[in-house]
Amino acid sequence: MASPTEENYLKALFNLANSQGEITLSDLASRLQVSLPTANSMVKSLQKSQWLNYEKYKPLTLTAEGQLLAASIIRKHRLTELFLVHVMKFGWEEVHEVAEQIEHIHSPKFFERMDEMLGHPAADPHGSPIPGLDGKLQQQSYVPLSSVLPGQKVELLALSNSSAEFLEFLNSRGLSLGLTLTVISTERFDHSMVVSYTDHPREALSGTVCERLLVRVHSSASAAH
Amino acid sequence: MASPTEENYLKALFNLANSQGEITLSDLASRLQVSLPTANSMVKSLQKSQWLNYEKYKPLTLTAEGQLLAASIIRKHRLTELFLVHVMKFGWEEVHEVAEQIEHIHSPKFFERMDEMLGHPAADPHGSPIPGLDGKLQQQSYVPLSSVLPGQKVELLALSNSSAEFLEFLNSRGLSLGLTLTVISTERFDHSMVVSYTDHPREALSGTVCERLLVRVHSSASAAH
DNA sequence: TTATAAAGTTAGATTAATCTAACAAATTTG
DNA sequence: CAAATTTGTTAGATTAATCTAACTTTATAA
Repeated sequence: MASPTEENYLKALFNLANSQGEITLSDLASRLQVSLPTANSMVKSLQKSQWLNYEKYKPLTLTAEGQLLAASIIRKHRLTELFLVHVMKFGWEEVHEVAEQIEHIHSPKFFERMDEMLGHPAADPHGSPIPGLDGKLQQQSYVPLSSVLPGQKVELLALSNSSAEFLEFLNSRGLSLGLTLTVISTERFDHSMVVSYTDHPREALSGTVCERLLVRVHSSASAAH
Repeated sequence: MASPTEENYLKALFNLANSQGEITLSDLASRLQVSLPTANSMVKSLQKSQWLNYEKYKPLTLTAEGQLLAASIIRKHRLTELFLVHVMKFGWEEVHEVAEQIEHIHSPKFFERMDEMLGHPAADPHGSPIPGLDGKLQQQSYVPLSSVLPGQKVELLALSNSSAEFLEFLNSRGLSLGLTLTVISTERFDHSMVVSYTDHPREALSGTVCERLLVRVHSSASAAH
C-alpha cells in the first residue's frame, strides 16, 4: 500500500512522463519541491516497491504497476474535481487543493459512485482525459468547444458532465454525440459562441455549455486566416 | 495544524470523555490500539500543543481548544456518513471506514456543502448529535422514531435528511416538526410503524421513514407495561 | 500495612520523510 | 580536452509515530 507521499511521487512521475521524454531526478525534485537527496532516497524506495525502474545516474521510468497506480490516483483526482464542481457546486478555481487531499482516500466504491453520478465522464472540462480503471489514458484527448477558434469544424465526442438537466438541454437543441459543428463566432465578453450544424444554421451556446462540450478539431478544415 | 494521528487521539479523548468520567492513559491506549508508551508520548505532545491538560499519573482532560477541535472532527465524520448514505447511496454498514479517512480532509467548504445538501441535520440516523460549528453538542440527543416502543408519546424534533422528496412526503401526511406522535404498534418483519397524531388517528410509516424521523420521548407518559 | 498487581514512565530502537553538507559523476563549454 | 557547471549520491541529523524492555508509582487486597 502506497503512502500519500509515495502516491504524490508516482503522480508526479506519471505526469512528467506524459509531458516530457526522459525524467531526471532534478525534474522530480523540483516538481515536488523537495531537495535532491530527498527525491533520491524516495526513488530508491519506490524501486524497492517495484513501482519504478532506477539505476544510478539514469533517467527514471515507471514500471507497469507504477503506471497503473499513478493513473488510478490521477483518475481519483479528476473525478473528484468534477464531482466538486458538478455535484457540490464548487467553483473550478477552488477544487484543486481539496482534490489533492481526496485523491488519497482508499475506497474504490467512493470513486465509482462519483463516476456514476457524473455519468462516466471521459475527460475533465479542460480536456484532460480521465484514466480508466485499467489505467489507460484515452489517446484521443478532447478539447472543450470553448477553446476552438471561429471557422473551425469540430466533432462533438464527449461531455464533461452528463446531468439529466444538461442532457435535456442538449436534446432540446438537437445536439448529440458524433455531430459535426462549425464555429461561426465567439463573444469575448461572455464566452458564448455561435455554431452551425445539421438543421441548425445559427445556434448560440453559452460559455458554460461550450466548456462542457468536448470536441476534436477536424484536422482537414482548419481556421481561415 | 493537527496531523491525522493527532486528530484521532483528540477524537478518542472526546468520545471517552462523553461516555465515561475520568480518562486514563490506558483507556486511551486501548481505544486506539497503541502501546502505553506511545499514548504517553503523544499525550505529552498534545499538551505542548495546548489541546490537553496533562500531569503525570493524573487523568486526562481536553482543553477548551482541544474540545473544539475534537468536536469539529466528529462533526466532519458524521456529516460524511450522512452524505455517503443520502447523497451517494452507500449502505450504512459501508460508511464508517471511508468516513474515518474523509474526516481528516482540510476544507471547511467541503463540509459546509455537505451540511447544506443534507439540510443541516442535527443528528445522524442513530440519534448521535452532530456538533455545530461552535463545537457544541446539542444536549438534547434525538432518537430515531424507529427505536421507540409502542405506547410511547414522542415529539418530532428533527430529520436526519431533508431531501425535497422526503419533505414532500411529510407534507402529504401532515407531519411537521414539533408535532406529538403516539406509537400504536410496530411491525417486526419490515420495521414499519403505526402512529397517531393530530387529524391522523392511524397512519402507517415505513421503516425507512421511521429511521429518519428524530424524536424526543415524552418523559411523562412512557410505555404501558 | 506491606506485598502484589495494575498503571504509568523512561530509555532506547525503528521507519518514513525530510533536511544540509560534502563529495562524485556527467555534461557543457571555452 | 580540460575546466567549470550541473546533476546525482552519500553521510549524518531531525521529527513524528511507533515499538519493547526495564523501571517506578499508584492502587488493590490479603
